[in-house]
This record gives sequence, structure tokens and C-alpha cells, in this order.
Amino acid sequence: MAVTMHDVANLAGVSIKTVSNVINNYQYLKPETKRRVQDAIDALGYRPNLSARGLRSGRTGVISLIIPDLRNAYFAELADEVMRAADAKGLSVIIEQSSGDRERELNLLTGPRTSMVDGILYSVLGLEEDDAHLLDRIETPMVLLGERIFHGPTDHVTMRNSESTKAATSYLLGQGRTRVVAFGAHRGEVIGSAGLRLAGYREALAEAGVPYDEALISEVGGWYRLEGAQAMQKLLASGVTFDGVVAFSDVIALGAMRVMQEAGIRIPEDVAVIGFDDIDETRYTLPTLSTIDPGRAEIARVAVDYLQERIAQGARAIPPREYFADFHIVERESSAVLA
Amino acid sequence: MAVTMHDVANLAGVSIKTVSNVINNYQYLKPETKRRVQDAIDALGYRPNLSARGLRSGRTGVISLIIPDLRNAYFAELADEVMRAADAKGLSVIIEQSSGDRERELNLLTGPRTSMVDGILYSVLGLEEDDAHLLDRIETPMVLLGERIFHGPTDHVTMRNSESTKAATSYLLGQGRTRVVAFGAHRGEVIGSAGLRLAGYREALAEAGVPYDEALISEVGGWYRLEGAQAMQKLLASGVTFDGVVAFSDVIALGAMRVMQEAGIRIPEDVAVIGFDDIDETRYTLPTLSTIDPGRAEIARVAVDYLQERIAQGARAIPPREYFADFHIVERESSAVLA
DNA sequence: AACGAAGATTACAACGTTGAAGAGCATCTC
DNA sequence: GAGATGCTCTTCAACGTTGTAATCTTCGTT
Repeated sequence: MAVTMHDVANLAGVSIKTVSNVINNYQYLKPETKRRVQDAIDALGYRPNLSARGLRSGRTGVISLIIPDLRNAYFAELADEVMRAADAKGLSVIIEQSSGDRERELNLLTGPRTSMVDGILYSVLGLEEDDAHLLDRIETPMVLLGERIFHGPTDHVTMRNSESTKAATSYLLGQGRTRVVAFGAHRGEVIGSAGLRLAGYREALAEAGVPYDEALISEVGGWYRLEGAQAMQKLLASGVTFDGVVAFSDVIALGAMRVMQEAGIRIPEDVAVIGFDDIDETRYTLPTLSTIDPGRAEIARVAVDYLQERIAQGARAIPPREYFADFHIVERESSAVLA
Repeated sequence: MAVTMHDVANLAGVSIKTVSNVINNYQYLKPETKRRVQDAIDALGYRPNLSARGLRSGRTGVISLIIPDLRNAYFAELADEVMRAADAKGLSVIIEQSSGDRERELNLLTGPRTSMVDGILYSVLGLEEDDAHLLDRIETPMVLLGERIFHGPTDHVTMRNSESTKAATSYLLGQGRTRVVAFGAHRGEVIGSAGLRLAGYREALAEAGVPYDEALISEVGGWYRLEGAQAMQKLLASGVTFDGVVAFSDVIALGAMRVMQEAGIRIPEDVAVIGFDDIDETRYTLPTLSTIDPGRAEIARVAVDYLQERIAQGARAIPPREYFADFHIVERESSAVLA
């Protein structure tokens, strides 16, 4: 049915292996031969069968990106960056959604689909540090993203959670804000992005000599807008006063802003808000949302690089590496300095 | 290295083909045999090699979804729905971004990656109706999404652009709004979502006996928030008056709302706004954005169904079908009826 | 007890590609 | 001018699976 190397070889009058050599840019090839083969390829519209190549060579040229959920803008933009980085290296990306569910995250790692994939970019929400050993037995090259697992058996590419949140908090305190809410804590979490960011928040307070007030720690159930809105409702209902919000994600910050505005709170006059993630949307909200750019593009690029090295050299050939991307505070209206 | 059917067959004391039969649920199998093979599979942690299967059977279990851009919430949510629908059928999804660029859209169709894929869900922005014939020669089963190509050589699953925009326009007119802007037109476009939606807008005007005013047609360059904001700035600068906006996407509506609010226009008091797409975000903006739910989940489900049928029966075995999903107007604050 | 049909399993080849190894030929070295 | 070297191309086998068709088993029927 479809055109194979055989057909190309026949038309070009060479062996099938020479066709293969042309396609793979083998170094010893007469330009003349190369041209003839290429002409035959073009004439027949030949395209290599990637299943056959995958079977023979053990490489498919596909990596999978496991993320919680594409509806979350952070992950959609991460996926976008990963696909661009992969594309630049000739890799295709299969995206798998885990919903941040621990069971599902684990199943995706051992499901039949992994045999189709050269490597995995693994961004988990459900797994915990204690689960790191579960990754030991995975033979597929893997690079970890996100903040749930540090010191795993393989590379980890992530952001400076504590440092950046500390910087954001210091930034609001430096404006003269005195009661700054940590918005998006997860009860009892130490590691994980919420835990790390909370730690950064506390460091900033300590450094500024501002006492830590439990009442200003607002728990948010998840990373959705609705959850941000609900948490802010609860916070307002509690009667606590505050003049700044360091939100642990842009999305929950937007949910919270919505509720504050409805309650007649002016941003930034009454309350300054800074988010986290620098999703596209923050440029166009009212007011525009100050945020932390966690270096997503850099994360994607480095993660794909690392993964490719691991694919080339063997999953365990390289000792685990850690990479922390640079962050930047992006100042917008929601934390504008008052005149 | 990896466990193969051979190893499983040895351990279970059966032929390799029996293992294959167990995996593929062949009907004539002694329960006892089935169990023994399954035990061996579990004991060895065997996972089928999908490249080999793909090579032998011609099916890879992977479909590709070609979309303009995951940063656009509409496409991210569409991708999410497609992946859920595919997952329910045991299919994996490779996402390819085209940036809505015509060249790239065409290249993705013939690139080497397509040989890895059983079928293509093809959502184009750059191609035009005139390009439909370019699809004739594509042998890969394909289902078209979006509004650029109708009457192509294969199935087309889409939304009711005209009807829904007409309904949205009528809805605003029914509230007593008299100068309703069509926001998001593309110059000279007849087909394509912008063209179709504009047609629906005009139908609604005609039906209500409201004269068509060229000044109320606002062109928006693309589908990004920034472009919506810029177009609204231009519209306001033109000095034209209006009391309603039918935006052809939620994202540009949000960009426009931002600019209107900055200009002191109250929504919905001064101007009622309704968007298009029902992206998640519209539930949490201030004010929440009325919109049209175009039936995205239904589109994804039907598209995957159609594609699977085509994969099973052959790309050309089924005459082209057209499917239009149901739409709903979602009333939120931005078009609330004034007290 | 012999036969046929249906149930259960297997042998074999093939899918399209690439790695390993080697053959043919021209050029260089002394 | 014999041997070594380097370039160019080819032969062959193998990757792990499944479709085809054949074989072996079992069981019911006569």
C-alpha cells in the first residue's frame, strides 16, 4: 500500500540500505547518489514508517508529558513550551492528563503506552516525596518537573519556589504593606509548591521583622479559580484585615481578586496583589496582575535537553541533576505603588 | 533487555501466539490458559511493544490533534476534551501546534510524524475553503474541526456559528439594546468562524428590523486578548456609540472588557457583552462573562467517534459527514438585565 | 467406534527499518 | 606494484508482534 524504502531503492537503483543511509545522513555518500535517492523519495512521496524504525532502533522519537490538567493555564502554557522545545529537536509529544490523582499518575508510568515513548516528562501533583522510591524501578528515561519530588532517582527541573515567593513578599512589605496574606497554603504541606512558597513567605516576614500571623495564612483547596474565590470569601468572612496578598498561583489570585472587587475592596489601593506563574491572562485582567515569572520557557527547554541526554546515554547513565530556573518579579497594576 | 512475549510464553508454557491471543482477548481460550498467561504477564511485568504491534498491524493507537495554539484557552479546553474522549477509547493523542499558519498546517499533514498516527483531528485556521482539495490526497483518516473548510473530502465536526451568534445578537436586541457591535470580524471573510458569526449577527438584525451599520463592525486581527484590547481601543477612539457587544470569542471579549472598564464604561449598565466559547475563565471575571457554549465536549466526543470509525473502516470508506453540536446561551453578569 | 464440528493452540511468515559486517574500488605510501 | 587506507555501497539478520492457516483436542452424534 504505502511507499516503502524498497520502492525508493528500486526507483533510485540503489540498495534499500543506501536509502536508509540517505535518510539518516550517513557521512559517506556520493552527492550524486544522495541526489538520486532524494529525487526518488520526493517522486514517490516516501515517508519512513516510524513503527518499523521504532521497532528496529528502539527509539520512537516520541516523549510523553504527564501533567495534571490542560485546563489549568499554567500547564497549558508549560505544555506549549515543552512542545516547542521538543519540536526544535524533532521530537513529538504525547500529553497525558493525570488530574493530579496519585493512582493515575502511577498508572500512567507503567501503562502500555510508555512502551511507545522514549522518555517521560513527569509533572506530578498527587505523588509525595515518600513515593520517590516508586520511580526507582522505572526504566524509561525520565525528567521530573514540579515540586512534589526532590532527590528522586533522576533529573529534576523546577523553579525557585521559596526564593521567588520570598522576593514577592519582600516586595509587598517594601511598599509598606504590613498585613500580607499568604494565599494558597495547603494544610500541613512542607514540600510541594505550596509548602515551599509558604516557607519563602515566612522567611521574608522574618527578615523584615514582621510577626507571623496564623490568621493571614489562607488555605486554598486546589489550583482552580473557583477555589481561589471560595477561599477569599472565607477569608473575608473571617473578618481578618489585610493590605497585601501573595497568591501562590495566578489563577487563584484571579478568583480572589474577583471576590475582593465584589466586596468593594480596591486593588491596589486597599490591597496589593501579586500572583505566581505569569500566565498570559495576567496581562489583561482589571487590574493587570503583578506576578512571578517562574522561568517556564527555560524549564521546558532544560527539561527536554536533559531528557534527550538521558535517552541518548541511558536512563541511569547520568547521576540525578537538579536545575532551578531563574525567576523574575513582574510588576503590574495590582501592586502598583500608590502616588 | 525488556520483557517480550517470548519470555511470557516460556514462563507460561504456551506458544507466543497464545500470549498474543490472551492480550487481544481472542474468544477461544481456556480460562485456565488465560489465567496462566496472565499470571506470567504480571509476574514479569510484561508490556507489549507498541512499535512492533504498530508495524505488524498497521495500527499505532495514536491519533494526532493539530491545533493552532495551546495558549489559547479555547484550544486548550478542546484538547482536554479530545484527550478525555480518546482516553475512553484507549487512544493516545499527539498534539501538534500550527500557530494557525497555513504552511505549517500543510506540512504537519505530510510530515514524517503522520506515519506514526492512525488518524488526524485537524483544526485549521490558515487553510481556506479553496484548499480543501489539498486534503484529497491525504490517505490518513481525518476529521476536520473548525470553520475554515466545509465540504471537504472527509467528516467535519463543528458548531452552529451562525445560529448561535444570531441567537446571541437577538438576545441582546431583545433586552432593548439597539446599537450592538459585532466584535471580531475579519475583513472580507465569508466562511470561517468570523464570517459565519457575522452572518448570524446580520440575520438577527434583519429579523429584528434593526438597520445594519458598518460602523458597528469591529475587526479584530486575531484571537488573542491583546488583539481584543487593541480593537476596542480603536473602536472607542472612533467615537462610535454602542450599548451592546457580541464578541466572536471570549478571549477577545475579555480584552475588550478590560479596555471598556478602563474607559469608565460600566458593564452591563452601559454596554452589555456576550462572548463565545464558554471558556472556564468566563465564570470568574468581573463581571462574569455571558457567552455561548458551543458544545465543545460534544464536538470532541463525536470527532473522536467519527475518526475511530474511519480508522476501522478505511479513510475513504465512509462518505463525508457533517455534525453540528448543540449550542447554549450562558447568561452571566455581563449581559444581566437591568433592574 | 467412527465421524464431524467446534474449541483451543501453534507454526510460520511478514510488517519496514537499521546495525553489523563486509565487499568493491580508487587512492596513497614506500 | 603490493599493501594499506579510506570511501561508497551492499548483504544479511534481527527487532516483537500479529494474520493466516494449519494442527491438535474435545465432545457430541450416529
